[in-house]
Amino acid sequence: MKKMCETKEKLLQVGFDLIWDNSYGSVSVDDICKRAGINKGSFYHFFHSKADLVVEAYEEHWQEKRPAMDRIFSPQAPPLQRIQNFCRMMYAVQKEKAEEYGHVCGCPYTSVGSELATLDEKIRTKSEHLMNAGRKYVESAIADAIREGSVTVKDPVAASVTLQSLLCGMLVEARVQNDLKVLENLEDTVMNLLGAKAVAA
Amino acid sequence: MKKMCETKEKLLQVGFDLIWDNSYGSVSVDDICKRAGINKGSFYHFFHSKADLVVEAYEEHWQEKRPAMDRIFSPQAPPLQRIQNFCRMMYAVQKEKAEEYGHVCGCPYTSVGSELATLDEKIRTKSEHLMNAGRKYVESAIADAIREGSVTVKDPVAASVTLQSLLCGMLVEARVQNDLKVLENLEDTVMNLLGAKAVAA
DNA sequence: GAAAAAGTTGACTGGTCAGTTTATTTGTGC
DNA sequence: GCACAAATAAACTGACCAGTCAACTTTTTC
Repeated sequence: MKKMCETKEKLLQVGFDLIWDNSYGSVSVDDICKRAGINKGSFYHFFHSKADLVVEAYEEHWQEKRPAMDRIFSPQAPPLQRIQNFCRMMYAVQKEKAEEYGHVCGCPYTSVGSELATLDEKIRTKSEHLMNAGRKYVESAIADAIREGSVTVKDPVAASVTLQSLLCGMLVEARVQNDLKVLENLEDTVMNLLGAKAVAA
Repeated sequence: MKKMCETKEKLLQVGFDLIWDNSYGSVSVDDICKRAGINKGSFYHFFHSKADLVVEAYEEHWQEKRPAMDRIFSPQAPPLQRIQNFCRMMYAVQKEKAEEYGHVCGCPYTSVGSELATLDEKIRTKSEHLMNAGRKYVESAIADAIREGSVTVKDPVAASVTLQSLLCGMLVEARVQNDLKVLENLEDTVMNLLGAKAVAA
């Protein structure tokens, strides 16, 4: 017998990846179980439903990502550099996934969030919260940038909301066009939006 | 017997609306036929597949929208006013749909494009083209705005691409948050992005 | 007005879907 | 080493899926 919860972990990870690469509707519970090498009975031992797996998988994915976010957005670094590094990380993640799966995958929360926004309230809410959780980092970096005067933008909340929408939109466009080029001048676009005065390379 | 092609029109319209409100994966051919009051055999008389219906429905939807776009983006109007009216139209459409369906629906091309980008190349390509077709209007208005000096932005192509991503992202966010408030200061956000100097109300 | 074309019908297929069930195996606490 | 709960297995259910088919009706064409 496998170590306890190893099965659950596997299901969460396989489910997340499969749905990110494809879509919620096109990935069946059987697909997930098959790829994970686990029986369907076990799936329903750990999760009440397919939707529940997704909610848990998203929470898990975010928790795993948080340390990297904390590092990038550490107040130790100059605020614009935090944002710059965040952009670079985003691009690197997309590039890696695109090479792994053969498509540009975009933002996992956004894709499934948009697909199920009108169909599953639990998933909609989860997407909404996770998207907002990411925005907080950006908001704080912008606030610091405003205080040090390295940015012409005035309101950190408004600016982070707009930035969030822009990033989200660029990721969707990259997925639909299946082209990483869309994301190539992510940094410049973002710095432009903020009215950034100068960034160290 | 109904007038020729009335059946096809109905299927296109019902299919478009149902999928816009829900998702491609969650709407079955049976659902579409049932709602349209048409037999499944007729569906497959007019369309090779469910995916083909979507491609045709999108093209049709776009063709129907073009006259309104041509009017809004008529070179008759000052360039920034064109963009302003475009923003207002977008908001009005979202509001109307939200009241009709009880959810914020977002951009139909984007939602399905993102859902099927990695699964159906015909739909992916169609979404990509329609999204770009809309961008052309904005690009031309920005170019005019630059020439008359009412905007600080320099490159009309780059600016319209960014604007497109921003709008697309805001629509996705509005859908995921199921809240029209996200779109309430659409105009200001857009004008800010362009560095607009002044707009007549 | 007949023949051909276009449109319509509803039953049908074979496969897949999310989720269930029952029995068995394994780890844990004592 | 035993009792009990957690985990696993695999067959199963009934609904639903996209798509097919052959018979039928209406419209168009000549």
